[in-house]
Amino acid sequence: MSELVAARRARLAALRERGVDPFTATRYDVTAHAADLAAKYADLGEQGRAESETWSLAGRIMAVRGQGGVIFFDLHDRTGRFQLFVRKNDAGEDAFAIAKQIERGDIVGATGFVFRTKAGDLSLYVQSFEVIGKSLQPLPDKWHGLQDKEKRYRRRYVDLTVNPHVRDVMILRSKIISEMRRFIDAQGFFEVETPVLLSIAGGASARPFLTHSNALDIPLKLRIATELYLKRLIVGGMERVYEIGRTFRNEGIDQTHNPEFTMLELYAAFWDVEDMMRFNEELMAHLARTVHGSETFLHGEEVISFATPFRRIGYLEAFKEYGGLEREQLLDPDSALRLLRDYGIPESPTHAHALDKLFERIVEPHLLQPTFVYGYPVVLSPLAKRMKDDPELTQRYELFAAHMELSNAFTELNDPDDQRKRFELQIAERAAGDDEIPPPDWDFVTALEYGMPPTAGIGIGVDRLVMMLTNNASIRDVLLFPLQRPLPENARDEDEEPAPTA
RNA sequence: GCGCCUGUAGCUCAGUCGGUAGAGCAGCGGACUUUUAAUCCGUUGGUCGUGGGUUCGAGUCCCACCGGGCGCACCA
Repeated sequence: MSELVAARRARLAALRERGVDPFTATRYDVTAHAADLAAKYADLGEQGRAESETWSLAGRIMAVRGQGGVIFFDLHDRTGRFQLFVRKNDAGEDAFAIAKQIERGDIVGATGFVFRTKAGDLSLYVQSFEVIGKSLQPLPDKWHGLQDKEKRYRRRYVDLTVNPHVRDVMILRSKIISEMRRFIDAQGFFEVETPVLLSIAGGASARPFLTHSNALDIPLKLRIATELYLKRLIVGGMERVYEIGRTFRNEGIDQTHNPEFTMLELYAAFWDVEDMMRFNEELMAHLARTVHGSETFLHGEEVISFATPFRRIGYLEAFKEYGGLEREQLLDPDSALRLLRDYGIPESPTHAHALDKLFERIVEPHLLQPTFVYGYPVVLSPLAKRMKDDPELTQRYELFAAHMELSNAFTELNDPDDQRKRFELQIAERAAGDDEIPPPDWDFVTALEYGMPPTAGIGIGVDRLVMMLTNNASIRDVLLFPLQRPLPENARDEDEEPAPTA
């Protein structure tokens, strides 16, 4: 045990000797928070004392400044910081001796009245206090906080304690998601939950995580999208459904990818992709206003404007504008594969893959302000309805901003025969080496055979949207617990080595 | 998976040419009855990520491995 932990345990023992056990405390009757008191007494005059009203605060002690017969504490609660003032002459010998044992990190509840100190700081003149939790681990530096990224992610509880900015981002995330729900619910959507454990993980192209059911003795996969199940609900007549849920893709980890991430998928019967565009831009503008009070905000060095309407550009038109490429060069598979060589991009196993790579290289760098790119080729869009006047393209768009894909939406394919054909085409692509393409979900085709109304659907990467709105460059900084490789002492699989029981 | 960077006290960081490990904060002891990065005096604390190698001698040089970050590849 480290010396610092030993010192803290000694303080715990000292408290217990004085009849105070921080770990037996259960509840504390909190009547005020730091920010509330700061606002309420903002006008309190120089050295003023509001003795007629008493308040109870609780939180973690983040700084201790002892000065002989008085002690100042910085108490942090979820709203911010408030200073506590304890004076020996008022508290009495016994209570003051207990107060002297309180150290940085301890959890304290305090009751008293608000006054302004000589230095002008609002403080709580403590009339009584309780030590209701004890920190046995030393906290990081009070000035520099915790900088080490690895420790910040592995011990997020410490990061949250000492780096207030992290908590602010996570609170904003929470706010963004609840606003999202409010906005959607107001339009009559039902929030639903579809399975995470599946035999066929479809609805997107990605390698799934594999697991196993003991009860059924079958292999299972974690979902890579919620799409096919939400559309089954549209078939079932629910008309407007959405799910905000965790999705799992067994692929690379980098600044915009975590193996588990949160996606909003939403489906509306009787809408088409145009309706969805309007819904999408209104939602984005609403969230920007909620977070920033404005539709314009800073992302990195760039000013982004979520003011509606967003720019719209055709998929083929974008290639023409930014790369001078013609329709035939892209839609002909052999020609698209040749283009890869022209741009020095590694070979692709499929036409679809090649188009994605080309788009990423030629068009994406130009998409700073929010832009709907619509009319994706059907080879890229196995679940989208074709355009009426141009069956090689689909009624599908993706929304980009700050060079990131923020959403993907289309008028849903509801022709079961066409869907079957596209699945069959995917079988061929899978065989050709694109192992991210899932095997077909034939029951989904059966569902379409029962009849699905014309429907539009959308998927929004919630983490990326939060990154955008909170000006974070890394997905890890908007996730509370981003995936980290376990440390060696935790890496052992419990199933392999059952711990001996006493 | 590949490349670059990185790992030194609880935290934030120094550590020169290879010569036997340092600061600030935290901690500990003391002073101080309005401080707020409190101050002042004194002081403890280190398998230098792990394992090898080179060397009279390695935090420092070399190799391998383990974390982490960034870039590339893959993907949303």
